[in-house]
Amino acid sequence: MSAPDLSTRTRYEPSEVEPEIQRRWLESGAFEPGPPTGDGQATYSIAIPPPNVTGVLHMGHALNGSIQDSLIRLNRMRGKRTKWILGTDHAGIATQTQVEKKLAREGTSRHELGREAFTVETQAWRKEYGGKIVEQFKRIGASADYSDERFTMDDGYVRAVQKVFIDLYEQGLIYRDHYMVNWDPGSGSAISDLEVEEKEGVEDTLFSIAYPFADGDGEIVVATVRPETMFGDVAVAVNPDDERYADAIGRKVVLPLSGGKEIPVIADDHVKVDFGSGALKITPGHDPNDFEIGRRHNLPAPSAIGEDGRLTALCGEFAGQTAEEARSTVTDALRASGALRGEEAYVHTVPFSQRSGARIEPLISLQWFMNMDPLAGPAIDAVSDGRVRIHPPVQQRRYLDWLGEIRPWCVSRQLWWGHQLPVYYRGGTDNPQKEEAEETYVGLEPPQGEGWVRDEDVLDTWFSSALWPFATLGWPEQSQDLADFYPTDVLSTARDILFLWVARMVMLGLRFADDVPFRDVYVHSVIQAPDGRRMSKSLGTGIDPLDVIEGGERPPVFKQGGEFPAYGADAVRFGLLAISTTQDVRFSEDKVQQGQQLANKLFNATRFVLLQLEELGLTDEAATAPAPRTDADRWILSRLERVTRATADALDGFEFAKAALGLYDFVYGELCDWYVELAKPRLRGGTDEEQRDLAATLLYAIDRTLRLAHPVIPFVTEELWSHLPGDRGLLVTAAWPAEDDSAIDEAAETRIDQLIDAVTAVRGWRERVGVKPSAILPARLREPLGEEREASLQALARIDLSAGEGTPVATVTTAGAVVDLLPDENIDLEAAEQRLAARRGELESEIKRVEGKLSNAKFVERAPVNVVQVERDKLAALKEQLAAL
RNA sequence: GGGCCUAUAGCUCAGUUGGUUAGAGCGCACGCUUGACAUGCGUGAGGUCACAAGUUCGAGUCUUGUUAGGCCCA
Repeated sequence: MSAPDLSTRTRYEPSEVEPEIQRRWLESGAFEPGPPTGDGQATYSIAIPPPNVTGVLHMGHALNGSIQDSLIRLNRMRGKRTKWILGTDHAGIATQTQVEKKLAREGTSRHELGREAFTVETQAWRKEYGGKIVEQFKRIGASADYSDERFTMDDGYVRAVQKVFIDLYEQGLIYRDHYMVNWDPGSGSAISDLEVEEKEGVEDTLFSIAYPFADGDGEIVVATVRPETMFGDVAVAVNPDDERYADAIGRKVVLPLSGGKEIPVIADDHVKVDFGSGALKITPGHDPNDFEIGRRHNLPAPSAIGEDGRLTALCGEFAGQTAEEARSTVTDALRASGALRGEEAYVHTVPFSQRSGARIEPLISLQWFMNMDPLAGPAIDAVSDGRVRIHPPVQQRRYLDWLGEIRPWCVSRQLWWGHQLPVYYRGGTDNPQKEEAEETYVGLEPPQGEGWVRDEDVLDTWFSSALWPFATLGWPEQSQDLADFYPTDVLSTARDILFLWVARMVMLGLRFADDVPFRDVYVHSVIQAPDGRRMSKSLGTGIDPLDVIEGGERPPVFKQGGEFPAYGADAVRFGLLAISTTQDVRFSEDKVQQGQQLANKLFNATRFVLLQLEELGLTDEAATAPAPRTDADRWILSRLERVTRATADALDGFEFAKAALGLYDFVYGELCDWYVELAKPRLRGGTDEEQRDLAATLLYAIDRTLRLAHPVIPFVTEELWSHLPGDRGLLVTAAWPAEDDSAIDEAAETRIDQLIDAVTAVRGWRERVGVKPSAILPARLREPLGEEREASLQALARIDLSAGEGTPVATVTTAGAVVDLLPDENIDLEAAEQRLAARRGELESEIKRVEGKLSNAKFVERAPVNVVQVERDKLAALKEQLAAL
């Protein structure tokens, strides 16, 4: 066992501890829900957003893993039967692209291998690399159920996907149609609207082309950035209010280079009068807007460019050229014929594929679609009536807005890696993939009879992901897991997949699993690079969480170079949760460092308490029950009770930064700076019994603090827990403290707060007046504070209250105490006098301000009584303090 | 083009329904071999809460406008 010896070590080294702790957790089975206890034990479940099987852990995963794990650990400690469903997504395009790259390096291609061999190759690739991200989740301490890992192409999962497809087809919600799709030439597949990214500021050339009237009288000039699509033109459109073209409407123009093809001039509101010449060529086969206009005017939608990216037979001599080649050959030909009237630089917005990065080619294509309208209503209701709560509220509005204007979803993809459609065709065409067949069969098993051909396409990966919360639990079987863990409690995810994934899970969960897939959706922040840019490998702004945990090289986005210290998983978890507040947050190494320091602080505080126990001979059987004897004891117990509630409330309310920073503030600002310091003098004096009781209370405070901090920083707390006396088992399955109203002691809180104020004020005075820190100053209290607080004040403010007589040289006043400092050689009288004058000034100006407020008749008249009373009390206190000086 | 978000200390950010002298971490300054911890301790400096107008007894907080930055949708 590599556990560090607490008596000699003074620093906490996460790298020495974390792997061993991880091993203990996994061996203990603590992450597994175990069988049902049958006594009505509550359950708690989260389905992880399945990471891409080709992926490696990035900051978003690390943040989301930390968020989910803190919730899972809290609820496990609450005694719930807890399951964090873990697994990966087959990631159709991404995985296929990776494997194709590998094949290309080997000098072959998927087409050379054929579909079957390619699938075998991809499965092998997945086996080799697919487990990586799961191991990385273990490294950050994610307490998921690793014994029951899922994959979106497991046998059972495939059945679930096919059943949903077939049922939706039979219900008429899934259908095949010719429609304009976003063709991604990079992946050779259609993609959905949501996978398209509009890029602003793309530089193109705007060409002006003259289309002569068929009757030979004049011409119309149209502007286009895509002259190569002109063979697919079916009309020229002008705005009906545009007087310049009033005469042209209804006439015909001749399409240049087309051998005299004539097309009509039509009027449509969509055309902008002030864009270009005000006349627009209409190409329904290659532009979404033109497609809509074409539909309105019952125009055909011929394809000038095919799915192979080359010009079709429609284009005469240009047929067979790629779109890019054709752009220059066509413009050359237009120039030669005199039809080209102008070229100008043009900056506009252009769609690109998020998958391959290629420029989208809008094409008319025969694809499978899902009609979302009947599914959207129930999904809107579920959120509107609160069955699903989306946090923060702004994300709820985005969800509702999007569902309110939903469009059909193109679900077929021209890939080989994924869920192949359970669709079969027969008759009527040689190429059922591209043309309607006579017969279509949709079903789990291939149809009987000869001549059936299966559709080659696969489903959009998000189609299978939408079933994640119930397909992972065994659906369509009515499994025990499904009964126990569906609906899941929380879904935590990034906002960019709110539509892509969350909305679709709600729709399909309601339709197929008879309930919402989760009660709460938490949409976490996006982590940006420290300079505010997005984290991206290509920009050099990406930060690998494992580098921060284990001490890798700092990427160039950090001003400071060199390597990260090995901060450890706890520090990274803390740092990520601590910044997880507003919408976009910058990665902060400072906050990670704060987490590291918190771990070290806990290590040393525990070490201190254990060393005290050892000195007192309480190593084997120290009481875990607290034995409060003093206000300080009752104060820390009261504070622990409040912090316990605050931490649980913050985590339950998805306020992770509040939870993390609240723990830090408590451990530093209360437990260590004050309680331990107040305890020290008592450990050196007092009776054996008093010392034992104090040690028990200290131990209790540590015990409880470790429990509270465990969901956020599990490794260091588990490690320290193992050093506490007695047989406590693992902290991961220890109980979260039950609420105890009797621990709240407001009187003790007030008395200790006053003591802290007095100590701080005396220290401040000493520093300002330049008294040596080591000097113990003679002093006197105007009013006694009681034995306990007087002893503490003497020790922590380094004063001696027994010194007796003399005229004070200075007075330190706070709300709860007035301390007269007596003459001493260590006090510089002049400095003391200056400080006194400065303090008088401060009090006087504050009194003036409050008096001004109170002399305002309207304030006294209209403000609530209690607010006025607060001001009056304040004024009285200030006057008292001034008088004491 | 439509919608949303953000602007608070040198930096990164908190600041619940309007009500103490606007906070924290880091950084900075000064000091401390304090019997757990220098990954520590103590003390301090530092803010016209982007700008302008308005509502109110009272505005960082509410309203409107302006400026700057960002995001989403078309």
